[in-house]
Amino acid sequence: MAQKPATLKDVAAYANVSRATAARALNSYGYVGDETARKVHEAAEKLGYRGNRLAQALRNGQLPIIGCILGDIQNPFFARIAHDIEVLARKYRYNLIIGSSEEELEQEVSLLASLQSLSIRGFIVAPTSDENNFHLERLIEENVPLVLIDRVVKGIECDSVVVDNEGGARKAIEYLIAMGHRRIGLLQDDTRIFTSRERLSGYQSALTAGGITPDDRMISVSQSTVEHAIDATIRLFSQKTPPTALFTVDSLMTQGALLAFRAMGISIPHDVSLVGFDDFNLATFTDPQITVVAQPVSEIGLAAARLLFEKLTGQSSPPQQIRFETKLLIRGSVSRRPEG
Amino acid sequence: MAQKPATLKDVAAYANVSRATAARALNSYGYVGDETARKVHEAAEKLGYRGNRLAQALRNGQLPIIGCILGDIQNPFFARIAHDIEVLARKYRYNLIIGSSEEELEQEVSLLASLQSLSIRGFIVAPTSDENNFHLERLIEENVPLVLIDRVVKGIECDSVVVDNEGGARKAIEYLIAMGHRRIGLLQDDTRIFTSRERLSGYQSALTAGGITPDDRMISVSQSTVEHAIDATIRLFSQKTPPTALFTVDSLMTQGALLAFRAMGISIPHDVSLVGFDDFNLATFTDPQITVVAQPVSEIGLAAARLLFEKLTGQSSPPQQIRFETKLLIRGSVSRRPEG
DNA sequence: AATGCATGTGAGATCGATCTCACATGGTTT
DNA sequence: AAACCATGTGAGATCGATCTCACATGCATT
Repeated sequence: MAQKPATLKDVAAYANVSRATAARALNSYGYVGDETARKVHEAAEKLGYRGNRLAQALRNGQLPIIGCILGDIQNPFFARIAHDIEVLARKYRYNLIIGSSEEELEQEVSLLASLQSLSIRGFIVAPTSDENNFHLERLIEENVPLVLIDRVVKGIECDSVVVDNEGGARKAIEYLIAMGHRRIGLLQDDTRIFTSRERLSGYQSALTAGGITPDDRMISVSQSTVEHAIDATIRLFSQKTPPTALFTVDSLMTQGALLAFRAMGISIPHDVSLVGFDDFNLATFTDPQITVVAQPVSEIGLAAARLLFEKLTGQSSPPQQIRFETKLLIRGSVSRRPEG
Repeated sequence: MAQKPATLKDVAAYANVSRATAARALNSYGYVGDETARKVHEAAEKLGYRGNRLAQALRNGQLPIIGCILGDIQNPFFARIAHDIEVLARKYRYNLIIGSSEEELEQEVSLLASLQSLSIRGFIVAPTSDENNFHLERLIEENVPLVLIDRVVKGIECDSVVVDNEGGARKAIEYLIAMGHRRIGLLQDDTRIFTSRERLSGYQSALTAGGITPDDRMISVSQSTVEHAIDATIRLFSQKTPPTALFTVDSLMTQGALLAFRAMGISIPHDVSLVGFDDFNLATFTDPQITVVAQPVSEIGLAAARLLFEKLTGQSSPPQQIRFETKLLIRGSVSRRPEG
C-alpha cells in the first residue's frame, strides 16, 4: 500500500532529536554535534528521506522551476531552445515547465499567471505581442527574473536574446538583387510578431537601397504553418507578373513555399529563386539545397538560460540585450537572372 | 516595488471576515451568507487575489502538474506528443513539466524522484530501459497515475500507448521482399530500447517467413542521431556485398542514411531501396520521396493524456493497453530488384 | 565567584490555503 | 418550555520544512 514518503518529522523521531536539529544536520547550518549529525543522516538514509520541495518552496517563496513560454514546441527552432534550456537547468537542479502561447496574447497572460501562482520566479518568454504587455511589466516591477527570447518588446527593460533579423533579411535581399532579381516576393507572417516586423523592415530597406520600390503586390501574409504558407505562395505566384525570387521569413513558410512550387510545377532555381530565414534540416535534403539565413540556434537557448541563472543566483547586473548575427548560407536555390 | 501578491488573509481582512469564511465564499462550499459572499468576492477582485497553488498543493497532497519524461523533445515525434499533451492539460488547468531522459536510466530515475518530491501525481513516461524499473514499480505501488508511452516494460502493469512496431517492421520488410530484395539491411539503435527491439523482431520474422536467413552483417547499430546514423550507414554499405535495400528504425536514422548515401554517391532507388520507420515532414521533400511506415502520432499523445486524466479524475478502471496500427506509405524510394 | 562565550538543542512561529470543530443565532417542532 | 435543526461564522489544526529565539551546557576568562 501507499506508505507516504518520509518527512523530516519522521527522520527526527527516528533519530531521537527535534525537527530543528534534524534540519540543521541535513542542511548543515548552525551547530550540530558530530554524533547527532551522524544519527540524523543515518535515519534519513534508512527512511529514504527526500525533502518535500513544495513545502520548501512555500517557506522560502520560490520554486526551483523555470517557466518557459514559447510559441510552439513543435517548431524545431523552439524545440532546440527548450532542449538547451532544460540541459542547463538540470545542472542547477531546476525543472522546466513548458507552455505554448500559440501566439495568443491571452494565453500567454493566463499561462504566466498560473505559473506565478506556483511561486515560480524565473521566466523565459517569447512574447507574442508588441503591445499590452502589462503582465511582463508586472514581472519586472516585482523583480522576477525574466529573459525575452527571439523577440523583444518596446518598453520592457530586461535581459533578452534575439538575432539580427533586419540585417539577416537585408543580406538575403541584397544577395538576390546582386543576382539580378528585381521582383522579389516576401512571404511573411503576422506583423504583430516582432521577428516578422524586423525581417520585413530589412526586406524593404534592402530593396530601397538597391533602387527598387517596394511593391505590396510582392508581399503575401499568412499564419506560420506549412498549410497556410502553401496558399499564400500560390496567391503570390498566380499574378500576371509574379516575383522571380521569393524570401520566406521562417522555416515553416519555406516548406510551404517548396510544396506550393511543386504543386504549381514551378522549378527551383530555374523558374524562381528562393531564400529562407532560419536554417532547417530539410534544407539540405532537397534538390537543389535551399539557401538560407541561418541563426545560431544552439547559442540562443544557452545564452538565455545563462542570463536567467545569473539573475536567479543573485547577480543584479543591468539588463543585457544580446543580439546574435545571422549568416547567409549560399546553397543552390538561387539562380542568376539574365539582365533585362 | 515588489508588493507581495494578496493572500487569503488579506482578502479576509479586507472583507472583515475570517479566513475560513473567505475560503468558503471563494470555493463555494459550506454555508455562507449572501451578503458576506458578495463582500468577499469584491475584496478578492479588488486585491487581485489568486490562490497560491503551492500552498493548496501542500495541503491536499498534489500539484496540478503533469510530469512528462521523454527521450528528447527535439525528436519531432516526441515534440508532437508533448504538444498534444499540453493542449489537453490546459483544459484541465494542469501545467506540463517536460524532462528529457536522454535515454539514460539514471537520468530518468532522478528526474522522476525530483518531480515526485514536488508532489506531482501523474506521469507520462517513455521508459528508457526494459529492466531495473524499480522507480516505475514504486509509482504503481503508491497508486500514482502513470501512462507509458511509445514503449512498454515487462512487469509493469499500467496504462500504455504504443504502436505495433513489430507489425510495422514486418510490413516494410515484406514489401521489400515482394519487390525482389533479399539482402535487406537494418539500421537500428540500441536494443535496450523497446521500439528498437520490437522492430528488429519484425524484421527478423519477416525475413524468415520469406525464406531468407537473417545475417548479422546486414545489421548496423548506432545511437539515434543523424550523425551516428551516417557512420553506421557507411559501415554497412562499405562491405563487399552490401545490402540492396535498407530499413531504418526511426526518422533520425532515415535522415542519416539519406545523407550517407548522398556522400557515397549511392542513388535512391536506383542503387539501393529505402524504407524508414516513422513518417517525417522531410520524407516528402526529397526526390524521390521516401517510403515509410507511418505511426498515428497525433493520436498517441492524445490517447496518453486521456488515459492519464481518467485516472487523475478518480476513475479506477483496470490498466488499458492501447496499441495503434501502423501504415506503410508507399512512395518512391523502393525499386524492383531484377531477379537473380 | 562571577561573567563571558562557544557549542548544542528544542519549542514554537511561519509560509498560505483549507478543513474540522465548536459556537452562535433564530426558527420550528414536540 | 424543551429540544431540535438549519444557517452562518470564527478559532485553531494541518500540510512539511525552516528559522528565530530561548535555554541549556561546559569551559575559559576576569
